[in-house]
Amino acid sequence: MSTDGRPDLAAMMVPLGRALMAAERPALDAHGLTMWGYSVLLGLGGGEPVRTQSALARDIGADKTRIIGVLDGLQERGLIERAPDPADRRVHLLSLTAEGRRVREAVRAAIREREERLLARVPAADRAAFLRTLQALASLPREEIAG
Amino acid sequence: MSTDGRPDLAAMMVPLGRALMAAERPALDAHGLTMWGYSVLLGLGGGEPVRTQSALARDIGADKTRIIGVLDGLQERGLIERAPDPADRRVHLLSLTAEGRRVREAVRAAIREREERLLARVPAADRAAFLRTLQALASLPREEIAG
DNA sequence: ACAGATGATAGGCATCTGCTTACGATCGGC
DNA sequence: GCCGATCGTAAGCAGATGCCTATCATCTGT
Repeated sequence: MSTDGRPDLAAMMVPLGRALMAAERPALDAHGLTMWGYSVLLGLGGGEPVRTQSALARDIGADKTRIIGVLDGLQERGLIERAPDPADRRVHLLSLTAEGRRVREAVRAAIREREERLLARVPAADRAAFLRTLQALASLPREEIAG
Repeated sequence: MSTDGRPDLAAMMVPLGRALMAAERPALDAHGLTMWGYSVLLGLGGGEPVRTQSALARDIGADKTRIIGVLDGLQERGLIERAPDPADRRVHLLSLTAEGRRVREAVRAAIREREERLLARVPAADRAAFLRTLQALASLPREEIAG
């Protein structure tokens, strides 16, 4: 009865996302990172040099109380720094160390290379539109997706 | 240093998939279905009228031992049927009942309608390429994604 | 100065998920 | 007719996740 036989978006997106995550794992393992650890490195890599832990957690979609252990691990390994904020002694300002930036870029490059190999299977004509659209949808606030 | 500033595919795909799943929940709840239940109805809706439980589990990416409870629930509600296979008395042949087909289509329509509203935000020029590519990637065997 | 809000942290809980084992019934190849 | 493999089922385990509470330190508005 449907005019259009495609599967539900989520039915395609979720398993594909799982598969992509699984494909990333070797690259993460090679650097001793968990998915959340990598997520934190990505979250700290953006423009602003420092963030508070709550803001970071909100950004990467993690629970405020659950990234603490992740941050502990990353700090122990010297990938991030927790500095006291002179302006507000409650918060810890987070930033990547040079080593953190290095690891982040190494993992990122490995993942990106694998992705490019996958995207090579997609007709060049569709690729840009696909990435553009995916990026647009992914950056929509969730309320707009929930409708 | 990257020539291209887009986020990792998985970093876009996974949260987007989660958001889409969350958006589907009201439609599922309205019919008393879980995600797995709906998954089963979708898996049974395809061309072949009957399937074995293991084959179904494999298809929808579920654990063989974990969909049993789901199937029990769906059967109790009269949405699916488990019929003995005369040719192989070990297996249960699964099929949708008329009611199952009805519920499946109702949920599907609700979900599809929400999705179309979301896709309406995407430039028409990109939409077809996006869906085509997503479908192509989603139907790749996982080994090809793992590389 | 005081009350209420916010940040980091610890701890626990209920749930889900993937995985493994075990068991009885049955099929298939030899 | 026997042995190994397959199917459905039950049960359990380890890990991850979201959520909630409590605590202490600190900030902010009044």
